[in-house]
Amino acid sequence: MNKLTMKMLAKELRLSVATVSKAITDSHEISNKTKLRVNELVQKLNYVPNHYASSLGRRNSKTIGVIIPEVVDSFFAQAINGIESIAQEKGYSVLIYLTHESFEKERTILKDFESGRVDGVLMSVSRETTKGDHINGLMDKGIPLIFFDRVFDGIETTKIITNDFESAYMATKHLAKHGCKKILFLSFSNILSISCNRLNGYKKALLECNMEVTDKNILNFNNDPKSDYLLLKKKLKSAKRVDGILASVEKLSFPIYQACEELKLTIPGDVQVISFSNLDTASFLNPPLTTIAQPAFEIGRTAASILMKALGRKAFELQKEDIVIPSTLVLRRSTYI
Amino acid sequence: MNKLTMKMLAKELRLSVATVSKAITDSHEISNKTKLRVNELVQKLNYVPNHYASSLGRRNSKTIGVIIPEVVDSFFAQAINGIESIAQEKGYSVLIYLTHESFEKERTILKDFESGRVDGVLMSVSRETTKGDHINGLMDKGIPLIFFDRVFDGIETTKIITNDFESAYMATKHLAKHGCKKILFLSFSNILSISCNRLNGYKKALLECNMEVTDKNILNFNNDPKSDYLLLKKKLKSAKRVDGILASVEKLSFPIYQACEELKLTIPGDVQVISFSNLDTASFLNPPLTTIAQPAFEIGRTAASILMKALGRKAFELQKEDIVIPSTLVLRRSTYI
DNA sequence: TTTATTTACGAAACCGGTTTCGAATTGAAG
DNA sequence: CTTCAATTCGAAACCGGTTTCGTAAATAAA
Repeated sequence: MNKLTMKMLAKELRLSVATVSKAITDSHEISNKTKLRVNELVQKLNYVPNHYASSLGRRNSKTIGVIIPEVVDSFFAQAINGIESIAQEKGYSVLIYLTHESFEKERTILKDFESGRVDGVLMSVSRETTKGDHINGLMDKGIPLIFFDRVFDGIETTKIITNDFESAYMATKHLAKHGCKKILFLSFSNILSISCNRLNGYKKALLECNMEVTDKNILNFNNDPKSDYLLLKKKLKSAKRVDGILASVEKLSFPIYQACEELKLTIPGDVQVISFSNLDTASFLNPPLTTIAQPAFEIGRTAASILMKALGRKAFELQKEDIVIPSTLVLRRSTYI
Repeated sequence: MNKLTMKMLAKELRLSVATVSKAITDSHEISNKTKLRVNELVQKLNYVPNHYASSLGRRNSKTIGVIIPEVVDSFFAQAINGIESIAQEKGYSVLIYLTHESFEKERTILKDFESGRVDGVLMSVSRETTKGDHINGLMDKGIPLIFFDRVFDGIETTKIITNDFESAYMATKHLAKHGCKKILFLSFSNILSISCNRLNGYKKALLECNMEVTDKNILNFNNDPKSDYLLLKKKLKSAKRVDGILASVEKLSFPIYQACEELKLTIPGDVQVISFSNLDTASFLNPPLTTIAQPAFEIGRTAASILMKALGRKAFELQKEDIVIPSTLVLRRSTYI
């Protein structure tokens, strides 16, 4: 219980601490014979070098930080898996932080990262983030940061994204082609670039189909969930109600189903629905939900891979580069086919 | 970009490093005047002390480790939120590791924690874990560890669990009461204590209802998903097919819905279904799924709270104590009411 | 005014490793 | 048998803070 240190090992082995350290890290300076001796004792005594001392000495920690808004969300949960799969492969640990969509928390976290506790950062910004000072602050300290999915436009670095614009465009087109005359766009932020892109894809499709683009058909779910829900219900109750909905975020699909049930509206009969979503249960919903499925796992993997690559080099230089991994429109029975 | 150290601050301020350190940590030994001077420069230069140096010096890291099998699972995702909420409140960081149900990974992770990089650990064991040496190894080094949900029986420490036995018992009783004559229990491990408890609850209910307890009605999903699925389908196709299913884990409900759809079996007409599950979408499934909802968030919070409390004391001593937070049976239309 | 406490700060040891660099030993080349 | 290079190891500085302890100055008590 009284900690075992390298010094104690050294004494026991009649070696210097330096030699033990090098033996453990498998340095070429040490003979196989001594490496064997050292490792034997390490095994026997179950010695594990102090992580903080190592990190301090090496000036890196083999740890990356991941900042996401939520974890109860299929996209982020799957992305974490992707990130983890690469990190584990490369011997990195993953420090996960949740902002819960709060800019303040986001800033606090980034600040904490300035302490050098992570070698690099993967980040999806909160929906409140309009300024990038905190991000620049971190990058100025030489810590590489890569955005995935929710990027912040003002900052030049690698960004792993999906084709939000095209996806929303395709989805909207699909709705229009199958009879929708009045399509509602459900958003949860008018700040986030992904939201804007999705919105613009939606708008472009409407224009091409000669449908009216109006703010009345764009609902922003970023207030109180209850009042947001009532707003949606109102929209669905009105005489000139919408007959199609595109939800720009997974969790927005729940209130839609809820409201339709309460109002006895049938999907897709009365309203056709498409949602950006990675829900495993999409095909078992009533009715099965047509989704735009994002390559979450792949996005995570890619982001992590590129970060690892950067960390591997002495002088990393993250390209200002957008890597786009396309999403897939999965047709199910919440829309006509 | 060339790092700012406390030494540089000290020189600039014509103070010693010791004084600066104490000023920053708001020690009583330092006058307000100098604290002000120091903090002013800290702000101006945007100085953040090196995390590893601090942790090394203080011999603690204000970080806790969380080990879970998966993150793409509503229970664990929600539990993380619970843990995070407490950790953030107490100024702790959360290091999350996934075992993907692999015992080897679990051991590797625990080993890593022996490096002292976390002050304490919250853990849900993998479904392969039958030995506790790795856990004892960690605890022997004086690092407190608390189990939540999936506990390992052989180890004496605090365990935050839910009433698995009673929940399964109630659920099975409910099925029996509403006409089920032959109830299938879907498991994913015969090792995990939670699985055993749930199974035993199921068995007790059967006995009380004078129904046969037979291995033929207990399906263990821990091989290849495809073959498992085929097994389930066979069970549902046979002449004397089951008319009720209790799934002991959230993700096991997917293949049930899938199989019933393929076999044109109606739920609950042909088969009634209950699943342990925290799915947000449970009520929108076709049909809405009757679930045993676990207090995931609360379990996470409680586990984290107790750990924090232990860490706060100089000589923590985790009671061998089981804290039980009950689950709720939420009746929906996958069963008769 | 003298003595006893506080208060405020710095020197130096320390946390537990890593890394640099020099020296001793060994092996190869001439 | 030298000479030179490669191998192997240790002393000591270092990573960047924290903490102990001693001391000088300031304040309070006697």
